[in-house]
Amino acid sequence: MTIKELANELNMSTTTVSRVLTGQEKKYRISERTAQLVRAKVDSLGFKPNQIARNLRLRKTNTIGLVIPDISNPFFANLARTVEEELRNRNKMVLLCDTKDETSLEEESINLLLDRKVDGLLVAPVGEKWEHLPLDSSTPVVLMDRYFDNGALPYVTTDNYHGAYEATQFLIDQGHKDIACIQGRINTSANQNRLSGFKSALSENKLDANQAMVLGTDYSMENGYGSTQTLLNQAKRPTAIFALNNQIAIGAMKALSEASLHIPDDISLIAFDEQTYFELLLPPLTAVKQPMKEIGKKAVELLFDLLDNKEVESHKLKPILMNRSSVRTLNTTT
Amino acid sequence: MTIKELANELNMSTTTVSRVLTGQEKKYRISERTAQLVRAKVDSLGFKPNQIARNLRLRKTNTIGLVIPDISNPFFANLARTVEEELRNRNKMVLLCDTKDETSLEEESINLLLDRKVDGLLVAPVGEKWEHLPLDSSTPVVLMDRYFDNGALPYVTTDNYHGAYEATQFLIDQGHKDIACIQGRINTSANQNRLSGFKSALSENKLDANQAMVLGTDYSMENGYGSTQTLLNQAKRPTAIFALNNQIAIGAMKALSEASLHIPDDISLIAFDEQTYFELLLPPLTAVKQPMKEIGKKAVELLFDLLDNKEVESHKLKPILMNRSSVRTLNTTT
DNA sequence: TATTATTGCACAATCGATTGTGCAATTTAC
DNA sequence: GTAAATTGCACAATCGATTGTGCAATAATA
Repeated sequence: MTIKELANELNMSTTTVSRVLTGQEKKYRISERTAQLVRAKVDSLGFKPNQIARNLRLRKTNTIGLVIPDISNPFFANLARTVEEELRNRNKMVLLCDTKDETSLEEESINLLLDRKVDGLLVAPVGEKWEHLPLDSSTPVVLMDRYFDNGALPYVTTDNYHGAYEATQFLIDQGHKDIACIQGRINTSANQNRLSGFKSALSENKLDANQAMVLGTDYSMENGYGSTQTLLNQAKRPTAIFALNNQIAIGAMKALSEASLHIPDDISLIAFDEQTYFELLLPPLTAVKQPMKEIGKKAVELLFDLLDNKEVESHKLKPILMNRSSVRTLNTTT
Repeated sequence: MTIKELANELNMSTTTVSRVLTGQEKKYRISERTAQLVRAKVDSLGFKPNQIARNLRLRKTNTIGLVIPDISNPFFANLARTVEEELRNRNKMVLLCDTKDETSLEEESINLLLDRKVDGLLVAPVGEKWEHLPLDSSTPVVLMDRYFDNGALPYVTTDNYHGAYEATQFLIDQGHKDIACIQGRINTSANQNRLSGFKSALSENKLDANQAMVLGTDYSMENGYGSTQTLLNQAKRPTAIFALNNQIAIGAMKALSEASLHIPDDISLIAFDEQTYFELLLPPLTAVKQPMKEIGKKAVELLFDLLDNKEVESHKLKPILMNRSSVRTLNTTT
């Protein structure tokens, strides 16, 4: 059923039908009687205009591309959920791309989305390259979680520096001096900021940040697992481990558990990026909670501002340290 | 840049350009020299055909609608990941809809997706209604996780009956007789099948299935939490709880933990729908593991069979019981 | 050389909507 | 009663691709 067939049934022109359907009957002086006839027919026949045709004509798809490194990571799954909900409320749909944290897949995804003429992009980038992103504002982009320091693209992220700083300061306050850090993907803004928060806290407490044990390569459970094993094999074991995301933390726990080490008695653990079930772990895990919902909401808000040609500012949202039972207080008999 | 402009630059017709671009130069006898000229120009100008226009003309969008009750539930997040990957490999993109387990939102989502002329639908339905799904095979549909018994729509799901049966039998083998079951959304196939597996196992062991404690209303952590509290307030407490999904299990753990009850010493817990971190919980949780990847892969496979007008069969894939430490062996001094 | 077959490409319709403009018919003004 | 204003709607172009068909120019055949 097309608008043309509908118009034929009504003995009217497609113009008239279209104008009623798009609510422009007033503007184009369609009589109320005619409008009612159209609406009645539309209802009785259950007519729905072809969105593809509209998209072509209107040069607008009401579709937003959502690009995410790993939808199975609960942080991004929650982000996706908020974003989907916010966009739905604004009559947009979501084309989802999972990049597996691979720059090449991200590049491919962005290109596919642009070919499909999405109205805008919400990207949690891998973080290594930005040249493939539309910088000319032909298609608005808002970055989430990770960003680029070139100032070209607006972003919404957790204040990773302060989150990591606070977590580290907390460890130090509990008497820890030998703190290892298992990082995620190096060269991503989130990781760098967390790392630099970690190091700043050390330095400001007269601990040598350059000597600090930092290892790890990506945001995976495997990395947390392997890096922890490496740490345990070292001559001098740290008294605490700071895991820079939820999956690393889980991997670390697994390695510690397999080595029959108890948290926090034998070693303390603190995580960036908290999850609901953390409080149910053995032991309940102390973690830095990111404001996931707020990130999603704000990112959508910024994207719509861009679509309205407004100026936007990037945001770093404050995280909260959820203090539970995975950090031991050491006797500071120094 | 449109195909027309490109054709003008080349002093050719759009026809010729289009035929080269779609690889039909042989079929329509475009000379190799011309084809090369076109390809060179396409490369130098970075021309990309407008997908919307193609979609309209070809009556095909290369887009699949993915409808899911809750993307923040790791079960569905993993499913979504597999589906996205499989579809990407087949040159399809994913329009994602999260229905929050609400039939009305599901209905709305399906309609929106159909309006957008998706080539097919992969739906993990809420499970209460199916009238809003395209049953006439105008748009192929494959259901995941939950299904309808009307035989109209193919599905891929875990063999929920047997999974629940095995889990229950395991509890009984460990000496449990008073087993409570916290269910998810009533009237969904997954829930009903799990419940009936539970009851069958009871009956076949001469335990009264009708007397069995069954409570709960949806697949949420809150339900697990609340239902467990209800159970604990009863005169006769069960010796074991069977939680019918991962979130219910987590909620149950939380309630037990708050009541200072130890698993499995004070009460045993077993879950349907295992997650990676379950082995790290206090205690490591015994659970029925669903073959998530296989479900996603098979569902995509079936959808493509349908798109190729092939006959398809529904599948119930076997789950595995992951035996860990949350079930106590009781002294069966009967 | 005349005739037929093949090669190489372009015309114009089509997919299904939206919209600037034009033109009767009706109403209002004088 | 006539001119001007308003009302009500339709024509045809457009968005950017794809494709059945037709028609020269060239090559092959007799």
